[in-house]
Amino acid sequence: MATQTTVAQIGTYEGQAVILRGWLYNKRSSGKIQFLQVRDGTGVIQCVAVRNEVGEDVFARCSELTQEASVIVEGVVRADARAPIGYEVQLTDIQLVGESVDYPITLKEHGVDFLMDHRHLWIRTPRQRAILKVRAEVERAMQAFLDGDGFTRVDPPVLTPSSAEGTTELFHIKYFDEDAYLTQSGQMYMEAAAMALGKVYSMGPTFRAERSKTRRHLIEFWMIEPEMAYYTHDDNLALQERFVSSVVEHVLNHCEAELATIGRDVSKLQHVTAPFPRMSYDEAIAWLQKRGHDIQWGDDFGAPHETELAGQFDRPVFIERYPTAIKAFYMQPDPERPEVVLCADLLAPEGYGEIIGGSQRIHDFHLMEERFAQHHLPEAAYQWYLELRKWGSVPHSGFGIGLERTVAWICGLEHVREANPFPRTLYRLYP
RNA sequence: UCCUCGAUAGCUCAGCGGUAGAGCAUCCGGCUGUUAACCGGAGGGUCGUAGGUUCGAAUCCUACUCGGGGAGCCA
Repeated sequence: MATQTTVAQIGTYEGQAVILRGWLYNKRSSGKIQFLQVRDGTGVIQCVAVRNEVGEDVFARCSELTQEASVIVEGVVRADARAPIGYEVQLTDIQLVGESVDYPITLKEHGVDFLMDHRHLWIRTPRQRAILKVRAEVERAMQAFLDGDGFTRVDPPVLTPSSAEGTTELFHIKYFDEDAYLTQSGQMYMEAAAMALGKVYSMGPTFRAERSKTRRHLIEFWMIEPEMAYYTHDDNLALQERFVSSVVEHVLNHCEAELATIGRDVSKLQHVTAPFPRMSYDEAIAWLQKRGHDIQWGDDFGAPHETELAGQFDRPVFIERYPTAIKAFYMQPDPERPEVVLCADLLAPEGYGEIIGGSQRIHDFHLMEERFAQHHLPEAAYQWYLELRKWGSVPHSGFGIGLERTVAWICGLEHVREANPFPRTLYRLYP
């Protein structure tokens, strides 16, 4: 009796009769033999139907199949050196489950606009499937690292009363008779959670109503935000480099086939081991000036600056201690130099830009109160955040890592939209 | 918001003042080892929308619509 299995497991059934349930990816045929490429979500395998072996009826059913028709295939597993995965199925029977007439996405080239309009079908293609698998492994690796390091996952709210930073544009919605906004960061809630549980992290979607349309921006994207009580700035950076390098190592060890499908040059990832190089903001400015850039101490970096800074190294680089004036209100000033804050951005190599932003947070009540006043923050809405500094406040640090940017970098993607199953970009909410 | 590029067959594109084209997809036929298979044939179009220039506009001009890439901002 034939055993039901998957393409990924096929090697353990050599010589045996199996049943595969999937979809027709492609078909090549001649008068008396047909090659059916069947995918089942775990992989693609070629099923061979020979006319004078399967009989006229089964052969005719194969002939009628079209691209992406769903099928249940029965056949015998054979090792074959010509097959990309080393095995083929000698087809004995096939059933059509659901027909597929005029499937829009062909095996030829398509434009971005067309593919994005058909994202619900585009994700069936091997490359997109591979990217989604890598994304899932990145998420798994992040959770495994943090869970194994004594962190507790805490889920912050998506609906919030106001902005944490005031600068970025928020999605405004009605909350019955009140105004509410979609979260742009769970950080403040994670600071509260860190005082309750020590080391915590969140993993979820975040929203920015910025009219950004570049290969590095999505309107809705996922962030992982760890927050650690009693962690200093240096503790924070040491954690980040262990974290990022363990994620890369996990993907290299578990996604070899997927990275090959995507065409990623994995040698570029093999250097990504701790420690990561560090540059102070001061050094970075001086370095850029020496290279002919018209940039002054106090300016923020633009995308080309970041690319050039990161281009010096074969692994991510920390740029730390930015001017207080250009950074978020909650960042802890350097005690030796209050004009800079204890923060760092982690820039990925190969032009992928900032994947992490993090800092030590202000823990002193009076300093935080001062910052609220300086930044004209709505104290009423964030009374609770201020109160964290009133009862048992401790030095603490945290960071946020962008999931899609991380996946785009690890996979070597042209655009972060491919790293999200149903990306939300400027001017695109469908499908 | 600004800069820049684009819109022609189901898809990817060519045509850039003078009868609307190719490859792929689809349909029909051929082929027992194909790898984005190949070979032969067929069907398939208000050239994004609205104006304008011209004897004549897919082609030149203007506006609009919808997208792509980038800047700023950020992860």
